[in-house]
Amino acid sequence: MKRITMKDIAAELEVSVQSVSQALNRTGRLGSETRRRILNAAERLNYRPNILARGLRNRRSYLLGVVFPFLNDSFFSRILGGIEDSSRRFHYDILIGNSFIDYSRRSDLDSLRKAEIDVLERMTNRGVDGIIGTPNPRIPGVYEKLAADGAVFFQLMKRIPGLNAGFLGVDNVEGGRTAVNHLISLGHERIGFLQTEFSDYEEIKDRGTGYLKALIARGIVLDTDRFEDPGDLSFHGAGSSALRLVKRNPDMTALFAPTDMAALGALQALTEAGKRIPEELSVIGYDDLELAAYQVIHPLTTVAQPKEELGRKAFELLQEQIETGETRNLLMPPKLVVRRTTAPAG
Amino acid sequence: MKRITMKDIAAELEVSVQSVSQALNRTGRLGSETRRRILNAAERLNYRPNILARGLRNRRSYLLGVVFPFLNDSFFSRILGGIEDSSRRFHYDILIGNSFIDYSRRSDLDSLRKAEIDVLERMTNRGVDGIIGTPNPRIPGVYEKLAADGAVFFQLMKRIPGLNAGFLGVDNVEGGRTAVNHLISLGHERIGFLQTEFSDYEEIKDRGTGYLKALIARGIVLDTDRFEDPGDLSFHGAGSSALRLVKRNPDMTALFAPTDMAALGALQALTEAGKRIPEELSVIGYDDLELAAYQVIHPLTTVAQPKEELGRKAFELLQEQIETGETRNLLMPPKLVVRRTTAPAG
DNA sequence: TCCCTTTGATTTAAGGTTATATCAATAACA
DNA sequence: TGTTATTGATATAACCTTAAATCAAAGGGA
Repeated sequence: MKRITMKDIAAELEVSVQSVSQALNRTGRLGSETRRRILNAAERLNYRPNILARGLRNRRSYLLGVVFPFLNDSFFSRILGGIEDSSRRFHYDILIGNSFIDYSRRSDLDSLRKAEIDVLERMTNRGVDGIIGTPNPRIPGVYEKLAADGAVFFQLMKRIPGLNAGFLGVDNVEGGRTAVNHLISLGHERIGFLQTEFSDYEEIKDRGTGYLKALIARGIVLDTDRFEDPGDLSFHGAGSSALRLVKRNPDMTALFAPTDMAALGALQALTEAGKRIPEELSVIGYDDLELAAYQVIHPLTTVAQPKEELGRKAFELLQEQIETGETRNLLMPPKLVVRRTTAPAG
Repeated sequence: MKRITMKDIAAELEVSVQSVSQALNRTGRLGSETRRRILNAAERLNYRPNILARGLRNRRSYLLGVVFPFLNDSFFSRILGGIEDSSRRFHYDILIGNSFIDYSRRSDLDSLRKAEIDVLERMTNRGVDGIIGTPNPRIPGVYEKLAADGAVFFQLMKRIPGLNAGFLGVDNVEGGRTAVNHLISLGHERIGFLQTEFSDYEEIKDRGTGYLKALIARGIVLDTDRFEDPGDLSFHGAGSSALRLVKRNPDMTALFAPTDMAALGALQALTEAGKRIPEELSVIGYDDLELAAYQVIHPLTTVAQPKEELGRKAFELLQEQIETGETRNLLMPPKLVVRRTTAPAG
């Protein structure tokens, strides 16, 4: 029950293999009668092209690599869904891999670098035309040599400074601004912010910048040092941070958590401590995970990142980069999603 | 900056390409000195094997296809993470695709069938050694011909009756029993169940069977028809169902929702209606999604499916099937996760 | 010395596809 | 009628790797 190849069709009809190829690809010049016979036979014998062989010959695989820090993460899996959605239309297939970026910064860089290089190598060895990935900025010098391996690289969400590769992300400064503007428009002025303790966590830093800018733009004078608490932003870490913050600032009426997970942690700790949300304290998150939408009691107001859209767009830009060699940088706008954890200031 | 091939190494050292192959693969018999020189040169020139070519020649691609109904789903993405985890160790790469199973049964079967066949064909055209997938039982005759295309198929979570392919799932009857036993052990007797309205939704039916069996085993006599409500099990659908159920059975003290999403919907509708959870009513879900764990007020008691574990095991079984041709069927046990939505019966 | 075995390497062929060159036959032109 | 295009098809070679066959030289035994 072996697979039918062009050779089989050629033998069946007593024509050359080349004629079969021409008929199937509509290249060259072949008599319409011959073409018809070949196409018929291909159909009848259930011929399927061998994409391996085609890729080998054409030096073009129509294969894409997608490398994310985690695969089992609802955020990245939504993006992946978007990439798959577009790539399918253009007959690209997707090879996946994960690079284990460790946000907690606990694991050693050498093994992370090795893992990351390994994924990329496996992909280039398969002849991918391009790779979409979220690189780890703490490990430079990994993606630079991808070009030498014949693959085009496109950075999604995170970027390596100076790397000659397109980039698509979300405007985090704008997102921070959006979140805080929403709070301000509800009458809040004393707004806390859950800062990251890690200096290289660019996204969070940017959201913090947006927070500051929004306050300044509305002429709100705040001792922001006092209203920012640097913590680890995990569910539990954020809970402790939030508690510290309200204790330190009893007059605080709103809190901006730069990730939904942090917002949920804060929510948990705060309600446990007796705070009524949103009556006594408004909370806004960032990401718009399912977790935010499907909170039973506290559907979370948050800033959404257009996940599927990011995936689709990333594919487009990568494809453009493959075809033309031109790299583009793009930021998509975040979007406010108002649910039930924010309310007018009392 | 073209990629280095064996030919380049051979030319560099003035040996035959075959010798290079032998040195790299440790096959044949090659002088240790020659081997050393070749290995050195390969290292120095940064040689990387072309897996396309190797696959073409060996008729073994070390490529796996993974086909899920959705990619952007936290449940399946966790399983995918598990598959990736094992497959990496054995030097398999993963091609992904989604088959768009529509649980709401609204879309027409013909286009679903076409989509499903299309994914599988793209994968077999790439020469995958095997495919792990969650087939759509409503579309028979799709996976049967995979074997003819040279790929081994392994069914995960859902199975097509009579298909000669291995299967790995979770014991849903046991899971239903586990959930209900937990409630019974807390003293509950009048326990409701959110039944599915779709007759072919096997998993849910099985969980319902477990529910029944657990009741019977403990000698609890219940007019189960009255305590089951067939609905659509979406967040909102489940909410309505739950409301109907408590209205119909005012003495009901516990509710088993066969998915976390349904449990959350029920929770939402019930608390909105003024029910205190778990004091007045215990609720237990199924799946152990992140959504269950990270509920701020109501971390959900639920029955966990070992997602990463399922992925890892599925890979193992598929690999076994590829190597030996033997198919195996396995059910993994579910696990109770007690959180805060269940409490002793008042 | 002659034959046989072992060792170390090379040659051939194949996997499936396609770009390029080539060839034969027919049609077009003067 | 002889020359040149045009049309329809085939032959060749290449993409990169590897299994199997082959070959040459050296070593071993009589």
